[in-house]
Amino acid sequence: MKKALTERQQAVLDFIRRQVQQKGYPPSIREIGLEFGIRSTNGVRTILEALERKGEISRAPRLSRSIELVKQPAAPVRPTVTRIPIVGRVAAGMPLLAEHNVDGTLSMDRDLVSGESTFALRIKGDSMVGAGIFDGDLVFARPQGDYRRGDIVVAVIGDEATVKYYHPENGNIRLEPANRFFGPLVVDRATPGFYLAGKVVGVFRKV
Amino acid sequence: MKKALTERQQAVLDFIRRQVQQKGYPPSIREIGLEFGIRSTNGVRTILEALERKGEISRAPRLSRSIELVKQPAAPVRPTVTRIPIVGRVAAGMPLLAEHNVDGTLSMDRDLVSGESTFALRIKGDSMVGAGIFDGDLVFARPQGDYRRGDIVVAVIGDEATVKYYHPENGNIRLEPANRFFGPLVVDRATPGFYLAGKVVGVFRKV
DNA sequence: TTGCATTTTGCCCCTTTGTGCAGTATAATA
DNA sequence: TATTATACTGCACAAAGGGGCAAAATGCAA
Repeated sequence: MKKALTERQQAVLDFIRRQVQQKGYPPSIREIGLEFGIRSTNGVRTILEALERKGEISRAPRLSRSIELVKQPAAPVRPTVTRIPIVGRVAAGMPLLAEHNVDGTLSMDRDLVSGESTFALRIKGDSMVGAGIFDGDLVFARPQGDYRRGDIVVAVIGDEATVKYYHPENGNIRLEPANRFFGPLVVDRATPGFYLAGKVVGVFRKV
Repeated sequence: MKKALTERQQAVLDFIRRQVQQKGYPPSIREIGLEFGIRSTNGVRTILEALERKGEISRAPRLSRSIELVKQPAAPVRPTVTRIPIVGRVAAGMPLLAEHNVDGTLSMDRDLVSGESTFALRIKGDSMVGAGIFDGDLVFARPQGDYRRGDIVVAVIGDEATVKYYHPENGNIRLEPANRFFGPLVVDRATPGFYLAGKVVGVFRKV
C-alpha cells in the first residue's frame, strides 16, 4: 500500500514538514514553488496531487494552506508507563481516590503494574512482614470484582486502610496478618465504612 | 509580564490551538468569526491584535493563516521516568550491562530508583527471603564507590550473579544470605571473575 | 519507438483572506 | 465625566492563493 515517493515528492514533503514544524502552518503552493524554483503553480500542484494520491498528505479544495500531513513524522510512541495515584490519608466516607486523599502520582511501567485503576499505598506497620511487605513499603493494589481466599487485600475501615490476607467466613471477613505477633481482625461485611479497596498486585521497597 | 486574557480572547486562543492540533494549520480570520458568530472580520481582528499584543500569538502581515502560537500549549514535561536495563544471563568476563547480557528495559519513576546507572535483576532462589527478597522478585541495584558492611549487594562470580549481604573480613568477603537454611559464601577479593556489581536499592514484587 | 508518469512553464480566473475605514456599544478606569 | 480597552457591524479593496487549460521536456519501461 505504501507507494514509493519520487525524489522530488519526498523533497517537497520534507519541506512541508519543516515548515509546519517551524512556523506552525503549512506553506502555500506558491511558497513551495519559490523554494524549489518551480515557476508555475501547476508544477507544484502535480506534485501535491501525487503526494495526496500516495496518501502522504490530504488537502481541502480551495482552502489556502490546507495541507494536512497524514503520516505524522514521529508518532509519539505510546507510553509504556501509567500514572498511579498514591493514596495518602484515607478520609472516612470518601472514595479512596478522591482528590482529597491522593498524595501524588507515580509513573510505573505497565509491565509491572498492568491494569487501569491501580493505586499505590504506603505501608504502616509490620503486620505483613511474613508476606515480604515491610513498614514503609509501597504496595500497588487494584480493585477487583471478586476477592479470593488468601488474596492480599487493601481493606478500608472508616478512615483506616489496612493490608491483610483476605479470609471470608460466613458473613464476616477475617483479615489475617502475616506476623505471628499480630492477631486477626474480623469484620462484619456490612459494617458501615468498611469496604475492600483492592487486591495487592505489587510491592516496591527502597532498600 | 503575563497580561491576563479576557474570556473572549482565551476562547479564541483555545479555538486556534484546537484547530492547529486537529488540522495542522491555523484557522483564517473568517473561520474564527464563523466559529464564534462574529459577522465582521474586524471583530476577530481586534481580538487577534489583543492576543498579539499580549504575546500569545504572532502573525505575518498579509499572509493567510499565519497565526503562530508563541506559547506552546503543553511543554512536554520532562520525564519523571528512567529506562532501566534488566540483566538477564551473566556472561563471565563481560561487563554486566553489555548488550549481550541485557534482557530488555523497564521504565521506573525517578522517585523510586534515583541515580543513573541503576540496573535490574531478577532473583532466583530463596536465599534472601529474610530480607523480604523472594524468588522471582525484581531487584534494582546501583554500582557504588564503596560498599558497607550489611549492604545488600549484587555480587558477580564468574557467570553467576548473586544477591547477598555484604560482610568484608580481612581480605575475604563473606556473602551472607538472609535465610537460615543457607550458608554464607566466602570469596577471596581477588578471585578472578569476582566483582561487586552494585548495591541493591529497591525491590519490586508482583503479588 | 511508443506510451506513460513525472515535472515543469505560462496564462487566466475566481475564491479566500487580510486589511482599511467608518461607526456603534459596553465596561472598566482615571 | 472623559478616556481607554474591548468587542463588535458593514463595506470595499487588493493581495494571496487554489484551480483549470494547453503544451512541452524528461526519463523509464514495454
